[in-house]
Amino acid sequence: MAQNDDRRVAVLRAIVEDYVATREPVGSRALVERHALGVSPATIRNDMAALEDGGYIAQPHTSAGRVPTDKGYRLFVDRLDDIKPLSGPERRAIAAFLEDAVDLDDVVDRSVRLLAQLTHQVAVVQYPSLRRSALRHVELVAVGARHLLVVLITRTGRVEQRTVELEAPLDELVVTQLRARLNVAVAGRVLADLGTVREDLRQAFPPADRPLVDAVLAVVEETLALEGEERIVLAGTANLARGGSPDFGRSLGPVLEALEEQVVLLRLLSDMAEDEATVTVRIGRENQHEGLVETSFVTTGYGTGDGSAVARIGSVGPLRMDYPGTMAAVRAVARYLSRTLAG
Amino acid sequence: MAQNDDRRVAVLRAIVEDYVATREPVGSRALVERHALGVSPATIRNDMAALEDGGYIAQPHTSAGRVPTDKGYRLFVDRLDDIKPLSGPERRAIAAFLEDAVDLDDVVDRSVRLLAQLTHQVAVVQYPSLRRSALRHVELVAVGARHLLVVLITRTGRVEQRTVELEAPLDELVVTQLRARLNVAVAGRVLADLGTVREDLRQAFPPADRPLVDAVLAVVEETLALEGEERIVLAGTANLARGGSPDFGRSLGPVLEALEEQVVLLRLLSDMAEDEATVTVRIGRENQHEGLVETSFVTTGYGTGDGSAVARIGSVGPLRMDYPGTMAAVRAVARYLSRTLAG
DNA sequence: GATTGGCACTCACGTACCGTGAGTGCTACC
DNA sequence: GGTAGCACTCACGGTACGTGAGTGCCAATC
Repeated sequence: MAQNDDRRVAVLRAIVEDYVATREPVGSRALVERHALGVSPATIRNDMAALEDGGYIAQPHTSAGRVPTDKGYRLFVDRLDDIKPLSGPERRAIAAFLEDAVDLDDVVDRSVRLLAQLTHQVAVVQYPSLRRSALRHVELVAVGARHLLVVLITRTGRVEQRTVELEAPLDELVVTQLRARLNVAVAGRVLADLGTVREDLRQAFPPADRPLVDAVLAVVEETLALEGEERIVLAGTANLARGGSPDFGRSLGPVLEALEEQVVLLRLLSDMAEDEATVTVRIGRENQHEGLVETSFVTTGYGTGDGSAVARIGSVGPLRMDYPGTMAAVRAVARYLSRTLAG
Repeated sequence: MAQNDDRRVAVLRAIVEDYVATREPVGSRALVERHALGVSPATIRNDMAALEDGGYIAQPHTSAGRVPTDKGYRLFVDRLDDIKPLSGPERRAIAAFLEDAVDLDDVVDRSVRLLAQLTHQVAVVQYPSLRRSALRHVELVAVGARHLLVVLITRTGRVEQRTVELEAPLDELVVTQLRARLNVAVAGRVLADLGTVREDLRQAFPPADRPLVDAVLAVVEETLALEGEERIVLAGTANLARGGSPDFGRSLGPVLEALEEQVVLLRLLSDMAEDEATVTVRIGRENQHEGLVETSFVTTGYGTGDGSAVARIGSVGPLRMDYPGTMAAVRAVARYLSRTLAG
């Protein structure tokens, strides 16, 4: 029975591979011809019947071959023992392409295009989360007498700015002091740590200046915490409709809609593993979203190399995607992205 | 004959309207039934034959009704005498929605979503061009001993940052001086004006410090001038595939590809009028791009209210789009966007 | 000269109707 | 458990045909 099971998994794998390659339901005969399974079509048919009973494959109609189900793809992915690395030239191309980036926007933009091109699917890159990034610098700029521009710059190179309206006119000296103290206190810290320095910072100023200090601190924390400040960029949506591919017949609309809703993507991304190394795969209904039941989502985290992810990167494609290849590409781009940000 | 021509234009208009509404070739009988043209189908048929000779309409096949050609849509658009304004509630909704934005990214994001929703098409918004925006502030931040972070902030709220690597170690005092002088010299100016202040600024520093001054000025000018720094955001691509609409049969791929190529969009946008008020329409082949021959592009400029556009905003849809409605929506969003940025 | 009613003609579209063949499930046999 | 044989199913592609919307043209009319 165990040997039997092994072969059945092999049959499932063969079915997935052929279906991914040909986009056509695969029959028992074609299977033995294209794979060295060592048994006859009739035997394969029995295995297929068993796989169908188990819900791993299905027939589009009675007299057709079999097609993997969500559950079948799931087993296929779970049984992949290792992700084969990309080839040397590919890796070098990735590294070279990312190295030329001039700033964070450019890094993210290049990464997402690169991943879209490598996978021939839709690529998704989440900007380094503000709340999880360490601050590099806080800049205060007086704009007129009663407005203060607060600019946050993170270690990952993200820049965010906000204007504070003040009740009292600005004293340039206090601003200078506050800027200096704030940077000493805040540099290298992430949002979660800010609470601990807050009181110290307040106490360092005379009571008269505290409203300003409070206002600035409030805006900093608010900006870092703001859910809406999570940003996501996409590339390769054209790949969904590529070459007249009928992967998504008329159902392309819902997919695009889902992808455009950053909220949806964010929820999906945040559902996945938090660490930097694991490549997570969500197949069909596992995405918990109506528009994405005919897609799979392959993601992994990236960061600055210290193990905890600062954001995520991923690829969305049809259920019948090249899982091993996509997983390898996603992992590779994430690694080089991490490296670029850390460097 | 002149009267004849008038009616023919009326017939063309009726054909465009019906075809836009029904997506089906329109015949002579349906035309007289749905529009008060005051003549019989046979007369209409004569007019249609004339319009077809003129290249304004065409028949998909012999026994079908007529469909407008690019040239037909062009005449239709050219004969629109005025753009009807949006309704009061619509305008208030736009204003209210844009007012809540917290920063430039948010303003742009809201504008593009809004326009996509109003037109049920793809919306395109170009970020305020760096080179055409006046600078509000330049910030210099020492990062380690030999790196200087240069942050540019424009009047329109755009923030751009770049790191300069220096040959000599930084002198904090020189940085402070440079920051102060730079801001005095540069505030309120656009790229084109920078050349005029450059020498003055250099001369104000002792020769020893000039390499630093030069490096900073170079990076500022380079950043402002960089073609690649033009940014464009899209929304509503899902609308292209909406409701199983067969507007773009299998040709949706090329359209998405074209829209993803920022270079293509930039060229298109820059081809159009420079002023802030005019609404420009590009129909089909007028877009000069293979992927967009089945689309029309309606754009206008926006700015900070002084008449010269700082960037453009537009909507892309099928040839059979609601031109008057789209033009009104584009113009309205552009106006409120300008107002928001100026305020 | 423009407009109209009449009329023959065209042709996409939908429906119905096979023939074909890939693929299956089942059963008997090794 | 694996295999060979066989009857059965059914999507798919091709052909044939009736239907009707729409046209172009012509002669009659205003």
